[in-house]
Amino acid sequence: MSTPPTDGPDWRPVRRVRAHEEVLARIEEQIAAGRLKAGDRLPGERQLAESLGVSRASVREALRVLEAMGVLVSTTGRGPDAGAVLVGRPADALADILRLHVGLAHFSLHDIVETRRIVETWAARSAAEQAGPEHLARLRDAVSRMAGPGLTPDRFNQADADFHLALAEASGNTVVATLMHGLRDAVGRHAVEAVERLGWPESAAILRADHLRILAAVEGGRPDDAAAAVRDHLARSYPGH
Amino acid sequence: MSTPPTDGPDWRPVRRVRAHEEVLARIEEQIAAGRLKAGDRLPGERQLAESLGVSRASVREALRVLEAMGVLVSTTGRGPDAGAVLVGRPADALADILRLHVGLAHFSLHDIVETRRIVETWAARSAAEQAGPEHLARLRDAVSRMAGPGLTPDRFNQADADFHLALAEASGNTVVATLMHGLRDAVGRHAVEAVERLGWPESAAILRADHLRILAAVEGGRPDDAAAAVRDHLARSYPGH
DNA sequence: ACAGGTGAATGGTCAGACCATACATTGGTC
DNA sequence: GACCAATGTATGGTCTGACCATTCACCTGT
Repeated sequence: MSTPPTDGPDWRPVRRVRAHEEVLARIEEQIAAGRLKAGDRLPGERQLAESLGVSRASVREALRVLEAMGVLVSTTGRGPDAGAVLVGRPADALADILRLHVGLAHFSLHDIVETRRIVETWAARSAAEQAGPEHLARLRDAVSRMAGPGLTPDRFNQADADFHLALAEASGNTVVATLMHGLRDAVGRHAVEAVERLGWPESAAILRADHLRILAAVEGGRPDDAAAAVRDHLARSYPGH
Repeated sequence: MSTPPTDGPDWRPVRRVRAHEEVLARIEEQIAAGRLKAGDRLPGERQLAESLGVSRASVREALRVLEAMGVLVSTTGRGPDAGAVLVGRPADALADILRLHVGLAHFSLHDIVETRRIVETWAARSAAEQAGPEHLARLRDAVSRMAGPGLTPDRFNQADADFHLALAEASGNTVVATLMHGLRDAVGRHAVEAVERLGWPESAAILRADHLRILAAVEGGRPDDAAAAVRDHLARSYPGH
């Protein structure tokens, strides 16, 4: 942490630290030290500002950052549940980052889809090895909602999202599940395009068959088949990627 | 987008939209429409506030969020380069999210390491198939810096980070490279622990041999060997995970 | 042509006020 | 005593206006 010894003066430019960054650092300290955990409430904005010696505006900027990262949620009003409460909801934050950088052309759709293939084939493999009954039930439910009367492209897309999310969670790895969620959300609108490209409602039957194949492999405990089924499904959903 | 027809009144609770969220939405609109891209400057905070009909404080909260997501950087002063400029730097943002949620115990170290193994074995495989001369040079340079006089645990750790980042970038997938970067940063301090656990300076020789093996497989264009070498290396670096 | 001074535009910060929300408290009514 | 309405209060949400620090553009005098 200290400046290394040198021959002469070492005029490193003073790294300007803004007030809200200090606030962020203090809060992260508390989290890293275990003094703040999910479910805990932060002091009120006014009290926090006074305690840290900064203005309420600076505190609020820090809280907005934490909120954007899925670390806290703020609610108005009074009572034990009001105020800023720490949570663990990184999925939306991840999706936001991916989506924004796709928009800025820093991430290509190709790379997003490829990453999803890497992560999701592993998830399918892991799910086939260890999925529990409740995960299998969720997968079956999602597939069942991909057919029947009253099916619309929107409902189909929702069922598809639920299926892939359930598959990721069945892998038993929270980080993988969160990444999967974010990766799919970031290209969410393209999933609708895939359905339209294949034609409605024929596409529903085709894609549902894909999901049935994945489900069967997971239920049967066949990791290689599950991985292959996911790979084929993604290739069909995003041709050219 | 419109409310679906129902039998009676559908009193959906009004989703309160805060001012800074509106600002975020407007800016993302411009990005998604291609009217804003990396390198472009945003209007000044005061002008933006007036244009959108909100206060400067609300604009600033939105800008802090975008900054936390690696989408823009703000600089003071005057001139063409001053103000808020759009960039594409998602790596730090990703690392921040992962680190914070590890601290909140929502992500386990085990899952982080496992995810890194999934992504990095793929990266090694891909790098072995298509790494260019400049990527190979970076890998060789990083390995060379893992030996020699004046080597400290800190310098070794830096060379290790450079090696893994170069490997990820050699895979040709920007999303994978960014994820790798974030995953490694999130568990950065644990990398130092690994070196200390194995004992210094013996650990440097052991881990350098791992990197040499990865490098040789990549240079030789042997994807399976490269993947296996990475898997073994991570198993040695994070035993028990 | 050059050097220096000055102004202006930018973000960074703060103080104070007011509003909206939702619970806590109080007091009255049955 | 139990219930319910009115009031109080702590919370976040927003705005206004001011001032500072930094950096460059411009002007001015040599």
